[in-house]
Amino acid sequence: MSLRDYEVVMKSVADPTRVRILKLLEAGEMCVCQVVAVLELSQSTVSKHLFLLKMAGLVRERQEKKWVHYALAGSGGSPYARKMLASLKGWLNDDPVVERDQKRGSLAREIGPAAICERGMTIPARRTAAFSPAPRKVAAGSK
Amino acid sequence: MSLRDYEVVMKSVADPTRVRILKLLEAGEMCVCQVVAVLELSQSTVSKHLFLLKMAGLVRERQEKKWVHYALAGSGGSPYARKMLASLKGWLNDDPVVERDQKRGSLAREIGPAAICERGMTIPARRTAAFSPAPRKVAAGSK
DNA sequence: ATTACATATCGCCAGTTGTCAATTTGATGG
DNA sequence: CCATCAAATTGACAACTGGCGATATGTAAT
Repeated sequence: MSLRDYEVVMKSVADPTRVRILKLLEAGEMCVCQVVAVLELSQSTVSKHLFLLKMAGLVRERQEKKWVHYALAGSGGSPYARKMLASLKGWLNDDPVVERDQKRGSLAREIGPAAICERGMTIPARRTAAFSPAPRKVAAGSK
Repeated sequence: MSLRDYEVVMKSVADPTRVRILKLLEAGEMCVCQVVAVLELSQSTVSKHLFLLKMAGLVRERQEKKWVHYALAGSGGSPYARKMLASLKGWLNDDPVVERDQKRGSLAREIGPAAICERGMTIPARRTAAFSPAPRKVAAGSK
């Protein structure tokens, strides 16, 4: 538990984008495409952030079918990671950006990974009757 | 207490040099020249770090005579600052760099600001009989 | 096998950060 | 008022960081 370990964890949680991800994951695990859809950042950017969070011991990954799901690290990681995750749970809950993310996050959970990927990693702007089933690919036929 | 406030505090405590300063100050306040002597970094570098720590609400300053003394912020600052200072007290106490700094720190306290500034913001390498009184400027008279 | 597709990795660019040397600022004491 | 000296500020520069588009990787279904 040297200064170096400490630094890795603290640098990880000091970045706003990564905090947004961690706050998103507080409500439960999420696949990469869902995170991309919620944050509206490029897939490569999100992937890199998730990698750093994993290195810092702040999240763990789990593969299921085509999707990789990320979740907050439980009891495994370093003391620094554990402590920061615990602190974060009580922090930033009234921040506008975090609130928006969390709303979009629960929407993303309802929709599920499959539908989100079909939509090109996006989320419908408004919660529709039963969220439009995607921009569609062959057009349900104006026939 | 937005994401921005959080970021300022966390970025401050994420830098190794600034943590070293905070760990130094755990033993009590210190003047700038003492911190420079202990860390062996340029005066401008230390000054900038102290400025950032002050902005983040992690330290407070106090002027006394020619010297400016810095100390850990008490109950004043943001919740983030308070929490991190508290956490830090229990962290990194067995890190080699931090241990070295703290040893040199207590030596710097014994010597005091005046003597350290006379020595060009340095600390004697070894604890001598009564630490050599500085390279001297006019020699206390060999007369 | 081949294809499709979700995720990871790579290469690049712009913006930020940490460091130092040099200079300015501002308080102390003659 | 002037000289001294601790600390703050400025300017320059290299290193690091976060973002993106393009491409590689690897898994699942055909």
